[in-house]
Amino acid sequence: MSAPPEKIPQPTIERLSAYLQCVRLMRAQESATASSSEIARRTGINAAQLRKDLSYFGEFGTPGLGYDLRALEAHLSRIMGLDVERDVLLVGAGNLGRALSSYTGFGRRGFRIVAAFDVDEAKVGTAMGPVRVHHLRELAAVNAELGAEVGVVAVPASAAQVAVDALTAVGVRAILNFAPVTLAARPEITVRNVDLTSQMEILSYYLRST
Amino acid sequence: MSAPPEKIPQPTIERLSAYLQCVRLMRAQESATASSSEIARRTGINAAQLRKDLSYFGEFGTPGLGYDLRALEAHLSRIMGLDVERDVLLVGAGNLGRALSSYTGFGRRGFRIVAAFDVDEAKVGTAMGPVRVHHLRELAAVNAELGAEVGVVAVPASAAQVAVDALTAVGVRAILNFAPVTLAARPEITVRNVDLTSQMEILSYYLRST
DNA sequence: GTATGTGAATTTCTTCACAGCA
DNA sequence: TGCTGTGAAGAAATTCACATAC
Repeated sequence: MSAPPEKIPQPTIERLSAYLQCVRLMRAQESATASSSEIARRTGINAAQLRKDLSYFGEFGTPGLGYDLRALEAHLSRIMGLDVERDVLLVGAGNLGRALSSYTGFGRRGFRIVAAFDVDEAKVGTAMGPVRVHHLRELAAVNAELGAEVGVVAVPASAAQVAVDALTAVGVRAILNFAPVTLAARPEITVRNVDLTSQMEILSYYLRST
Repeated sequence: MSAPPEKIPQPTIERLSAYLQCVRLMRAQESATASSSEIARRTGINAAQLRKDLSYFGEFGTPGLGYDLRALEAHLSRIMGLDVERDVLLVGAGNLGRALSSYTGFGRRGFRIVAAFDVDEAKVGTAMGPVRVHHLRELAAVNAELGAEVGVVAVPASAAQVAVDALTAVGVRAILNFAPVTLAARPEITVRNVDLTSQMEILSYYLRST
């Protein structure tokens, strides 16, 4: 019931997050219920796709009526593992790291940045959002206490692999990487890349021929 | 020769950027040549996939030898439209906007932030990275001069649709959106979403069952 | 021998279309 | 009637495997 019964397509997982966002918004707008086609319209995802995606995890709708948004939000949250608070280690105290540490969106979804690290002695000891910056060499000691399993890498490309190795060595199992490099990690580690340059290049492709 | 001859799978476009990144790195490490399997190893993408992706655009390799990295970089750059400098309009002068405006990665790939906008009067007139912050209502006037076609949206979710509408109204054709909402835009507008919360939620899914 | 480029096979994902339920 | 859940069909993407070229 908590582990998915069959194999879930990876694109499905990525869409679940979009559905959840939509459901939260509709709830905030005082809707109690919605059909798959209403959610489809708002997310830009096909209605049959939505129903199939949900069907991998259970039957959450009522034929003739649609989905109860409160229940659907709860189901999606549980499916995504968002019913647990997650502690997050942030590596990199540059501009991006600072922006991330004061980004309230994470906290609102149960991700709490509990410590920050950098190798630049000038940054060590300074405050960053709600946390203090440690030297990266203290990572093991700090996380021995915290036991965080999520890491964010916001360092230059040349330092990213070191950061990943350090994080995985202290038990981190999921990493959000902002550095523009392909990282090596053991297969049981989940790494997601948020590469701004790459995104811009993809936009550029679609502007071609002008 | 510049327009793709047949229909290119969207995943191919996204991978081209990864190949390009890898090629640049190998070139910086003094390699002159590489086989598809070497690039595959480094990017984590299957070698046959790489060859097929490239084959949509031409024949860039030499059987028995591999790819000349200098030539491959040039081809990939041209394919992605990176042989042209692109002016970028940034909407949102909060923490993230500030981090983006001082991010050097964009400039190095030919994306130049040429103006920034916000609706907060307290921010208007301040400096942000290399540019000054204008009020969003000046967008049309400013871009009449600049003619930028790329926009970055770094505003709260509630303001993002307004920002997108304003950008598209002044001729922007490609948008990088950091706000956690699904945006409506005409189909000829390319929108790419970089939703940090969503990325975290997806990581969370893979941490489930622990 | 080595490595490319590619048609064919395979796998994966999406969409259709409808039976069944409220 | 209206809408879900889903097997079947269809489309898309990936991988194989090999003829071809250096």
